[in-house]
Amino acid sequence: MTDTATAGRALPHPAREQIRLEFVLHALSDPMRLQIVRELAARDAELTCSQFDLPVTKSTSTHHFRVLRESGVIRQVYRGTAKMNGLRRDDLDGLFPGLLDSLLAAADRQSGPLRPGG
Amino acid sequence: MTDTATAGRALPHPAREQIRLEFVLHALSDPMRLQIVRELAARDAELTCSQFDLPVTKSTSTHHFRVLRESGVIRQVYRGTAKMNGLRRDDLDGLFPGLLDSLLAAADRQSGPLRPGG
DNA sequence: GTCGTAGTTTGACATCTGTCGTAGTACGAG
DNA sequence: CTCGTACTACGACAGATGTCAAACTACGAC
Repeated sequence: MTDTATAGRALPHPAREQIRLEFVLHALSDPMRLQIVRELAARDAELTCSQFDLPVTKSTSTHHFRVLRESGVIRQVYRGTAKMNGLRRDDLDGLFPGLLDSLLAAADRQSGPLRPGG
Repeated sequence: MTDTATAGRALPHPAREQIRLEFVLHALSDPMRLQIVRELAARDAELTCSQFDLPVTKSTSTHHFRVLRESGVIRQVYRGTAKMNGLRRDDLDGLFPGLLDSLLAAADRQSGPLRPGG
């Protein structure tokens, strides 16, 4: 019975000014994490962890989502029993204009656009 | 006495089509390597390994230059006793339009532009 | 041939990373 | 309160990574 009524448990995120380019690049250099980010960008919505079907166990997923959050690429918020994941597009675009878009375009060129069906 | 008269020893490079986004991002996610690439881009010229003054030993430098070459970010050619390093700008721009520029701009924002003196 | 300069290779080492399995915590429904 | 769902935490482990030191190779100058 805390006062975290709206947010549930809180998760540590770097502030916009704390986001480091190297960490972002490192986060995005893993195929699993790049795929997560691509889906998030393609759907342009907050998704729960379980809406991604990654070929790894749940604990590994948790690990990857944490790396993305701690590097400042995604924002995670608890909503009930689910955990919503959203791309920090405003922060990334503000810090590194054009970077995210060319990154996503590069990934599309390399691996083909994401299936539209989701 | 080989027929490698013009090139000296040959070094393996990935062809343009073999360059993988993930490897490029991984290569650029190390501060030492990002600095190398930034200098190469700022000078817009081929530089020998020893023209960079990195705070690591020669063997570590060799390692970083190799990672950059094998990921397709730089091209290395022997010239006499020196080894010239050049950014593969054409290949990167062809594969991932805009990516290199936003990456370099992002690095400039984060760490300040490179000293013009070189 | 001898020397010096430039860069490589090898081996070692501590740390980091991606992965798993199992056990655990938090919340909503009943 | 009990149960199921969603995600976390911990411990383990193999493999990658960044670093160094020491010995080595390649080339140009003399």
